[in-house]
Amino acid sequence: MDSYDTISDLLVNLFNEIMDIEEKAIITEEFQDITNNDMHIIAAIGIGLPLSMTTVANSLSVTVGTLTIAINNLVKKGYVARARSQADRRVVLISLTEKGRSAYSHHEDFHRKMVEGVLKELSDEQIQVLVKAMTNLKEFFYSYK
Amino acid sequence: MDSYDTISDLLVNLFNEIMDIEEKAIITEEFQDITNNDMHIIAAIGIGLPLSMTTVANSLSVTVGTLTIAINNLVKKGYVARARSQADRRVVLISLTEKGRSAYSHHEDFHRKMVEGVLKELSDEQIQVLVKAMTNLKEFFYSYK
DNA sequence: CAATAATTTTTTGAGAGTCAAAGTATAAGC
DNA sequence: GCTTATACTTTGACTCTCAAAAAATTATTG
Repeated sequence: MDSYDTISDLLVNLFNEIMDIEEKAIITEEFQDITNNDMHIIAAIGIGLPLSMTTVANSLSVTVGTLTIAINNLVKKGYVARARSQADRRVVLISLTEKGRSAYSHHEDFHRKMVEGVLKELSDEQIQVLVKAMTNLKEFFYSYK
Repeated sequence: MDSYDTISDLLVNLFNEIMDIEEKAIITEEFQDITNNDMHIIAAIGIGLPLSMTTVANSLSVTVGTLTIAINNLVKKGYVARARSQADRRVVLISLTEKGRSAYSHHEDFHRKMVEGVLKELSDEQIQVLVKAMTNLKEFFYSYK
């Protein structure tokens, strides 16, 4: 099998399986009541200042109506807090509760370990090659956008 | 921004967007009536001998019931043909129609161009580095499985 | 060889995720 | 103050998914 086929296999299989594997890795005993989708919403809300529904919906590329339904569940489960903006009472500001922040950290840990897993045993020079290849991939995808 | 952050950004953003971008790239004017999911089923059926429902469902890691529903649509839309096996009349053999084969080629083209996009401007030595990094990533994910 | 068990697929019922469009509440502009 | 715009929620419909029940066929076995 030549390099072309190896890369092709790795790309296609990784992409097809990545979501499932990530879900299994992230949705542990401690966070059994949330889905992979919920975790991505938690990651998008983040641990900074509260964000509006529109802001988070845009960053996730879903409609605000879709986000409303997901946030209903996350509020019910105690991961997210809803609050009306004082400055503009049309705006709903969402933020993570303590439980939400804990899930956020769990997700971040996974990402950090993932990057460490990729970079292990690679020299600085080799890492630059990897950045180049991934940038190529990103550009390829964006050229189709 | 150091290499760690660059890799982290590329990995996380690519994974989050890859499915959407692939969908936009593959579901063109010519193949407007199918979803990304449909295309993965078409890829799994392939252009070889007809395959049973169970075989295809296993290769996609979905239940046979789920596949039945998807195949109903693909047959209705003219991409897939259903036929009872002569040898064992319980078995349903599915294969691609001409239209299905055309969609399959379109999908294959995309994958080929994707790999070319990644490998362009990389030397053989650099490609080996990429293989190493992607193998690390694969192993990282599988260690969580 | 007839009754029972196993296999393959389809159907059904339910839940999550999604969008578009309609509805509600508040803010901004004239 | 009316009208228009904005932010969000609700509703209805669709896809994807699974588990479990049902249907058809094949295999086993007593």
